[in-house]
Amino acid sequence: MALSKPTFFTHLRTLTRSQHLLHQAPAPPIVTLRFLSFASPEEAAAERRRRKRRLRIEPPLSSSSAARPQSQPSKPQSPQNPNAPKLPEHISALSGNRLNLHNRILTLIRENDLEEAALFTRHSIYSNCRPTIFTVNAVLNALLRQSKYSDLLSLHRFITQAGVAPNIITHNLIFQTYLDCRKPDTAMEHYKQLINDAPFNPSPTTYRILIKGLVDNNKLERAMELKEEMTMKGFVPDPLIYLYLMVGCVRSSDPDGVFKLFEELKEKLGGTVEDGVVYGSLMKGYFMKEMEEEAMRCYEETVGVNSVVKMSAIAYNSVLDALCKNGKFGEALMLFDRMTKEHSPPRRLAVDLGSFNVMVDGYCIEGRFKDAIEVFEKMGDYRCSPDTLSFNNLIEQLCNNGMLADAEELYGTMGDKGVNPDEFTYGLLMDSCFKANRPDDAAGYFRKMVESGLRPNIAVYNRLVDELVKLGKINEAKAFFDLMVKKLKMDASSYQFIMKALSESGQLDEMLNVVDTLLDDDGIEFSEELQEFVRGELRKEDREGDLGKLMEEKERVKAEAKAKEAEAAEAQKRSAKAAVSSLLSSKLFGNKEGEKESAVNEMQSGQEDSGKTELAESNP
DNA sequence: ATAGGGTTAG
Repeated sequence: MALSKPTFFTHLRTLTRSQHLLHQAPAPPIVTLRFLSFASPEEAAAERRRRKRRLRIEPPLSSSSAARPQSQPSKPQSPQNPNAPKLPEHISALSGNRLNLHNRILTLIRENDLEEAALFTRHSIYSNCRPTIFTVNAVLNALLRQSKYSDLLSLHRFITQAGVAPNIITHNLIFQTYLDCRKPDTAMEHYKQLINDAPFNPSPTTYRILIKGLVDNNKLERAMELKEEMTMKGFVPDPLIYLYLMVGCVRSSDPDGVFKLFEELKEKLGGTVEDGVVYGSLMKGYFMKEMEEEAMRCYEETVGVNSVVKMSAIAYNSVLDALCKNGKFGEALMLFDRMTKEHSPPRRLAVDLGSFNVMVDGYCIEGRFKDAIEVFEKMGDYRCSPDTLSFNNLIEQLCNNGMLADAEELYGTMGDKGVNPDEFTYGLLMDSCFKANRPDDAAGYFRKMVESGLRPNIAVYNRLVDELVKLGKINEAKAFFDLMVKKLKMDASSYQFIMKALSESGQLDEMLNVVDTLLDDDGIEFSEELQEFVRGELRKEDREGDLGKLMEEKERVKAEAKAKEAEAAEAQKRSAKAAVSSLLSSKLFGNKEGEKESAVNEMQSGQEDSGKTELAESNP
């Protein structure tokens, strides 16, 4: 195994941990031999005979169905089309070596070494132990959970090219990915393909993912259509589907839509909706229509003594939110109290992180910020712990209400609680410090953000530099420009802003220094407009010609570098050629040509490997 | 031993 396809391995990495694991896998010697030149011509011939025999025992689909009488149209396979999508493997394929592989990859995922898990999966495609679609799905899912979208799509492309047939779970993961990336149209194109081409049906989860994703991407109309479509296909939309759509209606201020959906759900369920998740949205619908009495009656029916409605923490939270946001804070407090009393983990979970977030907001709406902090700190008593978002939420409230000191104190406790501040946290504190006339602390928060490996967006950077320049701190602004110019995609206006500041403080040489950086930046074009601006600034000191000089010089340096590069490439080619010719004798470490040769041999003796060569070359 | 169950803050 370790010796197979060495040229491919060099594309990857040198020995990795998974390869090490691979060595422990019992590998039948025959398969190992397949990838090597055979020890003797006899052995090679024997292997060819074995393959032919296998083909005879398991004739390809086309010949077997052609031999069968035509009176069996019930067979859904369409062997006449070689491009017809393959059926995914059955779960029974997950056995023996392939199950071992599966478990090893699951272990890597559990250890959170996703890079290794993905690499191992790709790697195995070329081994004697192909990963099953179940293993691939596990890796795709792990990548999705960590928002590693490009890695996910790249692995998916890879297994598709390698001919690993996807199953419905694979498709669902891809839908989820595109929807999470705010690409609902791409997701829907994939859905269309699934409906048209796949040899299996969507699952109820397919519709949950698509409808939720469409709603979250502001495509409520399309989501509604999909609900109808799933009904036509015989799927039963459940409370979850209706919840997603009702939330969508609330967001787009469509109370009538909420009512209509609720009635429809009620009818489908025979008159009562026992699942509590939908009631918060229903109440919000009433509040939106100024039907306060109706809203509160609904509230009573949901949580009153005679209620048959089952409330989870999340269902409660949505009701709690409806109360807080609509002037019913007293009721909210009572409900929250009841929730905490009902809470007895692990048996009954009536509050969670979200309950506290909602209450924090509720107190803040009432202007009771100290109480907001207090309830936030109570979380621990109920085995809940705040995350970055809930910290940010409270920090934002405090910052916006003149309580910067409390916000900073709260920020200070994040570390102890093992919660990491993110870009939003630092941006908030930076802005608030500027507002409080503490520019140095503001700049300090920005710097801290960059130092902790976070990537501020250009807007935060612009606010920082803007404030610093306003305060006459041009040099500091320039220092941040230098710090960020390589890390951010600076746009023309950000360049122009710092140039203008430098020029206006009489630092034309520093300005030209920025122009120099701009000329090296491939991400931006030095537009005619921008050039005219620079010339204008230079003209103030009769240095208009300096720009031309700088640009000419740049051209010259670039041309020189290009020539050098070409020379280096030529030299590398020569040395590569030399290396290749010295290796040609050894088939073991064949060059590209060598690899192609052996791949061609393989394809002549068996069909199952087709597509491999293309893959090996087109992948990193 | 493959997805998936919901709410609320940017």
